[in-house]
Amino acid sequence: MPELPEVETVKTHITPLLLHKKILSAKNFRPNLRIDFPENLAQILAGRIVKKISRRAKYIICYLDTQQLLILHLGMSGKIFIKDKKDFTLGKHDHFIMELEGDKIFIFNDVRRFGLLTLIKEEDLQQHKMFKNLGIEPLTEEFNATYLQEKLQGKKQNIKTSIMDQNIVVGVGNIYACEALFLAGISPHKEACLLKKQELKILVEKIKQTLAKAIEKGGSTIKDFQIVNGESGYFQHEFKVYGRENKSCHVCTNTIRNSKLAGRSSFYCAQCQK
DNA sequence: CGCGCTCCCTGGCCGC
DNA sequence: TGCGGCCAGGGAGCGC
Repeated sequence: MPELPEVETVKTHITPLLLHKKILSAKNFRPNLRIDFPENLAQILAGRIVKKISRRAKYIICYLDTQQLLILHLGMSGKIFIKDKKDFTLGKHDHFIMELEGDKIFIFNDVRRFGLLTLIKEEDLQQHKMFKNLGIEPLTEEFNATYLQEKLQGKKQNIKTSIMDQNIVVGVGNIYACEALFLAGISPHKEACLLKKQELKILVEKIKQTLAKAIEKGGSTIKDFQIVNGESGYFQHEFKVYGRENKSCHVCTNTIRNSKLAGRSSFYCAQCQK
């Protein structure tokens, strides 16, 4: 489900329910998601207060009052639900829950279990293997054509796979990579190192624009905490190319194509994207 | 070393 | 209605 905008939306919506609140109890219903849960996870969390919540790449980071961090990653299909305690019954694929001050239940649900939930020490954040090699955030000044050009120097890889590389720029997943490349008029197949600075400038702009718009939309569409998963906002987007194989391009009426790049579906218009 | 491929897992959908 | 095959928004790890 989530690329950066969805994760950001989830973060925004869970923040008021978690921030400065005490975790009364926690419980996990399987020993692991993508990685093993820490031993005594439930005991460690019980009684903790959430001091701060932030996002880095597609990770949500909850700062606890013990200098520990609860790290969440939604993978492909992860969802967070916040329900009133009185309405709660354990659902299928609910892997982890926390009972919160204020009679709320926080639920981590993940069908495909590519998600991740773990605890690390606050002081280890920068050096942790999950974080230490991450590229820069796309919605910052540092993400610009100069930076991207430097990173793509000598890269024979196609441009689409490159902008999805979390070690270069974080948060751009398959959908927004397709969409941003379409808006920039750049073929997903193009060798990354061949792009000129002016093209990269446009690409950077379109990535930022695509993500920012999606965040705005996600933020405005989710009103109900029953659906704290970003999904309701997600498919409301009118994608220009994503999922539109064999349909006609909105700009030139050519047929949208889909080919695999690094194993991922890549939708594009061969007429509009060179 | 850079890059592409495969795999992790479940469920939905499509065609037969 | 049932079943097999294919697909899915992420990311790690392996081998060439």
